[in-house]
Amino acid sequence: MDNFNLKFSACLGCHFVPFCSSECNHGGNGKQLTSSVKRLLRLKRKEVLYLPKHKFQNFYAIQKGALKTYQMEANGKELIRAFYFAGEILGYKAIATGHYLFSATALTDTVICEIPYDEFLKQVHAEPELLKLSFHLISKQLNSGAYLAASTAEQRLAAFLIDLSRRLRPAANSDVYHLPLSRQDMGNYLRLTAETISRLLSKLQKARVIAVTQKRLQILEPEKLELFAEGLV
Amino acid sequence: MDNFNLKFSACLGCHFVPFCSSECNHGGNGKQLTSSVKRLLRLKRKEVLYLPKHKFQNFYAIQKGALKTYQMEANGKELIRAFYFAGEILGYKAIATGHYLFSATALTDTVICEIPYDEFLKQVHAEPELLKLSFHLISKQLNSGAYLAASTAEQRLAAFLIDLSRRLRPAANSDVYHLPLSRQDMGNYLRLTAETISRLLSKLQKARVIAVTQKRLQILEPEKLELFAEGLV
DNA sequence: CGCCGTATTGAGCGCTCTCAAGCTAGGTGG
DNA sequence: CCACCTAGCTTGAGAGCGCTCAATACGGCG
Repeated sequence: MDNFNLKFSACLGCHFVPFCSSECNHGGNGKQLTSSVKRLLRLKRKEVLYLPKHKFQNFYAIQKGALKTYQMEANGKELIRAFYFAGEILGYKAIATGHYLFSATALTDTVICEIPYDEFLKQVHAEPELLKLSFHLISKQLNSGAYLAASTAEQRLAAFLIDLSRRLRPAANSDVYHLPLSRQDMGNYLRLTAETISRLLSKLQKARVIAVTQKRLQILEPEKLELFAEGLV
Repeated sequence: MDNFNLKFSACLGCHFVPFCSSECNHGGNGKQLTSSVKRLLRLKRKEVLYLPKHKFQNFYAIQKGALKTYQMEANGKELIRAFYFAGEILGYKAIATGHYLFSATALTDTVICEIPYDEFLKQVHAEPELLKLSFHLISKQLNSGAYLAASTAEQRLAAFLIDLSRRLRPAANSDVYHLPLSRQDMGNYLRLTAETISRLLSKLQKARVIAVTQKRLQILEPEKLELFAEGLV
């Protein structure tokens, strides 16, 4: 946030850009925050953004990095409810309940714009164009993670990898993705064990559909991966 | 809809009531529809409300009856995405995509209020109080069906029965619910087979937690059912 | 270089599915 | 009124996918 270029590139692709005032979109010295973004937060890996039952007051737009929201099940296992990557927005679920439902922690070092819900409402009210857009954004979240209902582990994992490839930016000039999450995290999201994830990744690799080592992912044959996701293999 | 009393009782508990004009809330002869409800639809069991790819233009508020939304998987199996009962609203998911995603068909004879999205937007724009409320309603849908992520069949079914008991009205002066859906429907929603549903219902009945015969359901011990839902039994 | 968290791979078990055989309830026609 | 019919429900036996438990390999970081 120290110069315009940095700020501008950070905002590129952010769903929340239309709600930010013009200096974010079109220029300015970038030293002051926009009208709806009141604060900038920096989280280190594993740091907590909010905890369940915390009072809902803000949306959070991710400028850089990644977070997970999760809850603990009665058996002590972690159930991951969602991942959030650069450009995406947390907090919609908390509107209805008035408090956050899950824990949110950073998967990597992360930079976050804090947007007070009150400010958001004011903006939407002032700019009728933003009304349709905001319904659009919340509606989009209703359709996320639809593939979690797929019946086999292989289908869910394949669909998850496709989802990741659409939401993460590949490393510069390549089709290589850096995974900001562990096998255990994938399993806790897809309701599988880390062992099953590992086995299936190996299987997809042997089938030459992906190439994967630790945190490095390359999708060699997107169409075939799609077939795996639909259970047609 | 032929007299005021009928109309009023039909609207009782409907999430959409604040968006209807005063004659629905407070009286009037009831012969004319409210400002946002443009049309009333009557569907017989198994009739279709909309199909996937149909252009999104309306929300639908259920006055009486029940619907399911579902899609066909590549293997030919029906995957039910949601059930909708009296007072609930369909269509939020289609805002983002511009068309409906799934098929919607009636589980029983059903009466539905059709609400053009344009009218809805006009109302929200005219009445700032409705802005917060509408975010609230959509947000609530984000939290529905959270229990589908539960790991065992027993947990998912127990949680589903609790969900049903909160969304269906029991028969007059009783704690008996009439289930508007088949075992197969439950299975297609919970990602289980009808056989597994049947076995688990029998098991819960033997444990004296519920009493169930065909379409008649009685929850004898809600607290115990909650324990099953959390996997603590 | 050694340490420790993470990932991989293997063997055996259990939950849920598949396939199959009765059973029940509600509707139809004689 | 009852025999029949059919769709939905129940119950059983066996199979397979993903889990548990366990051993080993890898890799980042001090």
